[in-house]
Amino acid sequence: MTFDQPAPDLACALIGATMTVRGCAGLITETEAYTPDDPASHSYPGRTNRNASMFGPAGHAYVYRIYGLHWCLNVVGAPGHAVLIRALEPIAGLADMESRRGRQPLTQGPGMLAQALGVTGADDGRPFGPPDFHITPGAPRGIVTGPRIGITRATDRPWRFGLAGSRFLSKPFPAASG
DNA sequence: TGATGGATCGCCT
DNA sequence: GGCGATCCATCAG
Repeated sequence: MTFDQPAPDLACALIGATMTVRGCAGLITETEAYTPDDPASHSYPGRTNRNASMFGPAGHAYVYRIYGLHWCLNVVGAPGHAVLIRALEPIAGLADMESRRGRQPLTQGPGMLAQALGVTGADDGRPFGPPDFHITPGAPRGIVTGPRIGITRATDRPWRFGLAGSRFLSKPFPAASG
């Protein structure tokens, strides 16, 4: 998998890939793209201490805290580009995920999946690579697109990507296209 | 030095 | 369908 590419391209490529984190694995079903010239992106104001990982090597993790209580996991692409992992279809380590989450659903939302996988700020900047923290490409899949969720800027950019027909999405897509 | 917003989730009605 | 929880990097002065 080539990580060093613009976020929208990487976000598309990650749909259908398998993510493994310390024994827990899932099929990536939903992503969002964030670029340096995107007002909704953390990299938009330039490099800071908080978003340093977004400007680091491709194929590393960018993990940040949102609303003071949830963690969100991103995959870094080209410098200043990142892809938010929003949902997974659980494949392995279900018992671990359930014990960490304590409720259903397990991985249908960025905060949920970070909790289920045990991802925290301690994983910020960690490189993806086998065996404990890695991503393996999947077969090409049908992809749907739509506007991103929960942002207040640049809401017109159709940079939310989903696995067509998947039941494991944080929210339905407005229309099946793309 | 102090105020504020945010790529969310879970509980309430 | 609506709102409270909870923290720190950023921005203004």
